[in-house]
Amino acid sequence: MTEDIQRRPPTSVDVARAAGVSQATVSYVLNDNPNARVSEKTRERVREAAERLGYVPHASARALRTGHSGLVLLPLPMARTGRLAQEWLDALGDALNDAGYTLVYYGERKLKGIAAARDWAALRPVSIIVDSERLTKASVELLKSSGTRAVFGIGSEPSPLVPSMVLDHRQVGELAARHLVERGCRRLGAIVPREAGIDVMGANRWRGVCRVAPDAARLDLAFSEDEARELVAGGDLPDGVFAYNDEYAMLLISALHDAGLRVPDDVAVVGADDLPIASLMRPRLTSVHFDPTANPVELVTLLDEIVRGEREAADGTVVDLFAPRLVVRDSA
Amino acid sequence: MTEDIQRRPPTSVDVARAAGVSQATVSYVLNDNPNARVSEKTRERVREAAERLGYVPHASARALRTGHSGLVLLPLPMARTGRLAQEWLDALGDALNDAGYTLVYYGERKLKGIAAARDWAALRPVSIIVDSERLTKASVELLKSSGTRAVFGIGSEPSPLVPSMVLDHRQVGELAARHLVERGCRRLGAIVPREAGIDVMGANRWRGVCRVAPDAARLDLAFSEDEARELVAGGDLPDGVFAYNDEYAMLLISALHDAGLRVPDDVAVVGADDLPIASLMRPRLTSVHFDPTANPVELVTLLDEIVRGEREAADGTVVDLFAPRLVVRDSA
DNA sequence: TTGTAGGCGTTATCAC
DNA sequence: GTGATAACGCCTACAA
Repeated sequence: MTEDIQRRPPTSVDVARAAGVSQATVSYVLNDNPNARVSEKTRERVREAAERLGYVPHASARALRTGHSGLVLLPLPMARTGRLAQEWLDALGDALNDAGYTLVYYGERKLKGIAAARDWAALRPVSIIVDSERLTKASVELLKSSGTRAVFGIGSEPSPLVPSMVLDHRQVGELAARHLVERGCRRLGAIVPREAGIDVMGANRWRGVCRVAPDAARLDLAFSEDEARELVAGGDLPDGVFAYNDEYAMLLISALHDAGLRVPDDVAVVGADDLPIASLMRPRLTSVHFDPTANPVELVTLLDEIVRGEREAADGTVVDLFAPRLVVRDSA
Repeated sequence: MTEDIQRRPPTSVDVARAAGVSQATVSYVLNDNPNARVSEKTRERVREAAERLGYVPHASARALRTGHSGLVLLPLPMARTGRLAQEWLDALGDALNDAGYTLVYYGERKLKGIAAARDWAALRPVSIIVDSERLTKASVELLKSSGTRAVFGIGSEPSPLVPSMVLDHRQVGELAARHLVERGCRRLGAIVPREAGIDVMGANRWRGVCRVAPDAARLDLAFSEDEARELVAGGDLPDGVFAYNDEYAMLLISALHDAGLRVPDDVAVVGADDLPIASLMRPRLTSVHFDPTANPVELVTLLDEIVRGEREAADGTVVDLFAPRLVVRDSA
């Protein structure tokens, strides 16, 4: 009869019963609440019972009661982020962990606009880091009014709505261009990929090149060997090309080789992103590199201060993710 | 005095007050509960009030009340998963969404063993998909007893503890080897990377090669040009090499070129993973390719059945993620 | 057709 | 030192 074993997860009440104490005492002990004085003997009994029953506190119940979940939501599809970005996100997760938060990567892709914001807000995250483009005035308002303390945008442009983490791709182009100029190039060009999704970054990197060489050629290119061949065959190439990233750099170099041109003697090429694979090119590929490990702490501090209300982040606040960590890895 | 505006997120009670109905009615309307007949006029009033107040239901409260969160937890660090795996995970997330679940990528990396399991269990996920190696008997028990209905392992070996999704890397090696044999190679070899983390996969791919060519050479190699050069200089290379993946394939081909050997005439090379970049190699790289888009539905169905209790998944159940979707993309 | 009330698992404020 | 008890926001019989 009473053989009907407990199939539902054990609760703190179960632990209390098993330890012969009240449920409040269980909470005190397990949370090391300093306000309550509990004898060491009782503590031991409670801990033992919890262990034995396999008790795990219910995060939802706790969030409901305390009013905060410690969740930092990151609604990005996984595949869209490159390798360096992922390493950076992992580092961010660790840093947030250390500060008592939990980074949760929420990959939903279907919902748009305000519906997406509702979906995120349902989780009552304490903070959210999201593509600046997915944020509207209405969705930010919804998030804030539903308890999200720190809404961050992330993207290549600062958001007018919220503080944002900016990957200013012009800096990448600028650095590459300066390198090419130092190497003696006279006419610069930059490849701008035609692929949707990265075309904007490409245009920004090109603009960065223009800051150094105002008359730099804009070389629009799809990731195809045919187009690359055409580009090269068209002649009149600059003698220094920033190829957007390492993959396009290899595409271009490959087409240059096929056309009998020499790299870097005829055309110098600089890539970006520093794929491990890039070190295999002959001649070696020069690449703009981003060190992903160092930044998160700074961002976590900012986030933490905003969440605690110690700081009222102005909407225009910008955390530059690139500036401190961009270097050219030379082929030399 | 009453100017003190509501700073806490609006609740369904607030909506009820604003709409002049009871809180139950709000719940009925917003959830389209068919058991309750509510007049269209009331529905409209409720919806309008919810909209106006920016009401968003509280996921934790709902989970607490209903007893399930619909969360499927995926505790993997982002950077460890390759591009194809990510696309697959995104597709999985979409498929789960369609089935009413929510895939949540939970990147914590510090906790080990049972402590990690406690961390996961606190979220009361309905299912969890996790590296088979991170699961112990105790942690599986803890998860199950805390309400996780479907615990899945994922890895290159089936887990004895739980149903698992297996990426049987021997199949990759086997396919590559068969291709090399068909191309006329007589002596086969397989590169096994020395890097921790992928060495196991490498060994499995090599074993797959051995299933086709029992005397296949095992070529241990770190990802460095020096080692690759040594390997080639050592001579006595097989005339068909499965290079583990495309990056190693490029490393090897590069070293072969430097040594004056011809690919594929002297040594045929097959890579794997089909990086977009691999299509740029001269000569083109042959690669074992995995189509990531097709599998999730099947897995979601299985998960759903287990969750609903319609199916009692035996611990040994294995979902082979590779078999149906592995092809050789030829250089021809 | 709508409202009342109880409880999900916690934490925190009180009495004892 | 410890134990009742009242919320937190939501869902859902059941009552009106």
